Amino acid sequence: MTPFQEEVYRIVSLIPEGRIASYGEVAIVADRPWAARAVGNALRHLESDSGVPWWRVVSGTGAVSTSAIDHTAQVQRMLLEAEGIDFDESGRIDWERFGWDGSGPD
DNA sequence: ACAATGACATAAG
DNA sequence: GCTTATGCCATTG
Repeated sequence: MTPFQEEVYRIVSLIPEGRIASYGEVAIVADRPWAARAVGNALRHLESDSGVPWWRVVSGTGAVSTSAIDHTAQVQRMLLEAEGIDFDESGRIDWERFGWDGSGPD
């Protein structure tokens, strides 16, 4: 397990329910403003039972990209809808409504 | 250490 | 608004 993964897991784990954060946001909080790809790479190693709400992490456009093996974008969308996230006709999320402030769960 | 890859982001057409 | 091209970071061979 790499330190960066632990960092990403920690940040993603503190995303409140019913909210979403972009890879860029997570990267910024991880002290790597332009490491969005690295963030996704870290999450790529994640598993379904990793205890990390990876599904609350989406692209900057609000569209999911998940290409993992154990789960797909379809599953992620289902999970987000279960959290209360609403998708538009374009299959994207209202960043202004569900966008994570970067603050804690509370 | 170098080259290639990957759940991205931003700029240009 | 969508597609193509370039840049960035971390991990792996």
